[in-house]
Amino acid sequence: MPQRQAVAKELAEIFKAVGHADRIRMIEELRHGEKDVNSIAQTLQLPNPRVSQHLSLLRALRIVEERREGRRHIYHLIQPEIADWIVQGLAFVEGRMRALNAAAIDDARRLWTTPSDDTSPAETK
Amino acid sequence: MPQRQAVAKELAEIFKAVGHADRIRMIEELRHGEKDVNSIAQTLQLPNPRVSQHLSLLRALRIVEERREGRRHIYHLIQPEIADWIVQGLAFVEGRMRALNAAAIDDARRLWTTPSDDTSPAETK
DNA sequence: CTTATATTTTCGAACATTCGCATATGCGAG
DNA sequence: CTCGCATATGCGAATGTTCGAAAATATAAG
Repeated sequence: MPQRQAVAKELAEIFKAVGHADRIRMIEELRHGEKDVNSIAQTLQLPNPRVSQHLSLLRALRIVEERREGRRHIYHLIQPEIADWIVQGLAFVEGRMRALNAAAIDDARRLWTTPSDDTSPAETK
Repeated sequence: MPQRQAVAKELAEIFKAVGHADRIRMIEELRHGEKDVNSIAQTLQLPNPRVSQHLSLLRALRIVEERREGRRHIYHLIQPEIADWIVQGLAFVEGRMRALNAAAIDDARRLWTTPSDDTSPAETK
């Protein structure tokens, strides 16, 4: 029954998609609502085209969706639970990071799990 | 506060580690208990050295641990919950696969979540 | 010591991803 | 139509990953 293998392959695609620090941060950014490309690029301090490229990957994998409003392309998570799922992954990071910097994890967990945190007052226009 | 970025990077490492179909299948194999390299290689139909290589990656990331018994290297998941976590990832695969083969997912979920399923009566003792 | 078995390590080639930069597209304003 | 802004796309270079085959290590047995 090689179907399991097919599922494992698809699943691996998802994991790979989330296997990039910037993409994780982008998902984290979108956790509290939709944002346009420029806003994400600015908050994350990344060149604009790269953000766009990452987003198109996430879009291809049906992790985010695009909505256009004028000339802005506004993205949002299709399934916000994916962010919760990522937070759960923190459990496995814990052990490794503890050696280096224990507080970082707790900070991250707090930032990612509290509902009313907002790092984006950066409405650029 | 670049700590979040550091955590995202570590987290990405974990995701990348699990972002490979064979490694997912290996974790799945180890879900029901420890196994030696040869047994995994046989069940998964993979060349022996590759299994070893994947295992060393997973070991480096503290996902599996090794125990030696005679000439066998027996591996087991350090945190079995990681397997549960992977199963949760299936939720995000669902939509994509549905088009191709809906049953595959259900099968996979069943195989991965039932506690006493065993697809490998081929105990190579 | 020699042989057989189990696993790991090494190495180069094939392949995939990420990056930065330049250019293209889409859209609204004038 | 032309300009300027927001985003996307294309492309080559740098970098990272996976692969198969060969060689190295370790352990047990004779």
